[in-house]
Amino acid sequence: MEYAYDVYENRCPTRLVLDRLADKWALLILDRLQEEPVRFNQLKRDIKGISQKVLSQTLKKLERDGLLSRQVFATVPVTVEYSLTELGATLNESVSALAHWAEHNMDAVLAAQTEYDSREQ
Amino acid sequence: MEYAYDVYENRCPTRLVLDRLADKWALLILDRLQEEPVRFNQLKRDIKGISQKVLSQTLKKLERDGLLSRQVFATVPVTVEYSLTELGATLNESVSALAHWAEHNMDAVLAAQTEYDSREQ
DNA sequence: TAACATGGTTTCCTCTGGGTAACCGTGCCC
DNA sequence: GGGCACGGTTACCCAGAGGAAACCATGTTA
Repeated sequence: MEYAYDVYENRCPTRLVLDRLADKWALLILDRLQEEPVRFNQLKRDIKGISQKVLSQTLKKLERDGLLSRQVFATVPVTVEYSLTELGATLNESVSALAHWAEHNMDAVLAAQTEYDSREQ
Repeated sequence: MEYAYDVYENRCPTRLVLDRLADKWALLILDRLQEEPVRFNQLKRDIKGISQKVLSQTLKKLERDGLLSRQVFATVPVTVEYSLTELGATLNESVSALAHWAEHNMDAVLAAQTEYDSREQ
């Protein structure tokens, strides 16, 4: 089957989507939401090192792209829950694999780096 | 099984690897190399819009991490071929899925964006 | 002799991504 | 009244990513 879009093309709109997905913070957010809906400050605590501003921006963009949804509960203080949409869930396996690949292969990567650095001092 | 690394931790070395992988150009390069080894200028032609500098930098980093290897042939002019290592090939499925996801779901994304923008003018 | 191809490196410059930190509104408790 | 928690937004500022373009060596062809 042929698609109308080609991510290898410079001005293809899929490039914009790839740019959004190919982002450390976006991947970690999508990965974290796989298990369950998570609130803003919980995400901020779990994804260590992300700033409030970037978390907020990234969530907004992912929501706009239809990958996750935002639900507000009228508690006090207000509760906001983020969860994957069906569309977002189609990325689950790939996101997990990519996000956690380094955890499983860190030693091989470190060995490769050491070898590379020793080759060309 | 427990791993020594946790990508959710701020200073975990896996964060550096994730940062390398979570990059539009790196994903497109890794995707393109799945079929066959490819030469520098061929990559530059295929991945439309990438600059020579960024292609060169990204290839070097991916080689250093052990994801791809660089082979020089003493032709005239010199031929340089890039190919996936075994380590790099372990990412094949996830890289393809992520890189081409937008091609299969672009219409849903566009619809979500339109709906989002109409909600909060 | 000049142009072309490969596979880069280097310089320059711009622009924006992202960090820090302050601020906001609401409503609870003390 | 003051402080806190939640879920943000906004202003400010700076480093660094990345584009453009020039330069490099080699050797072949025209």
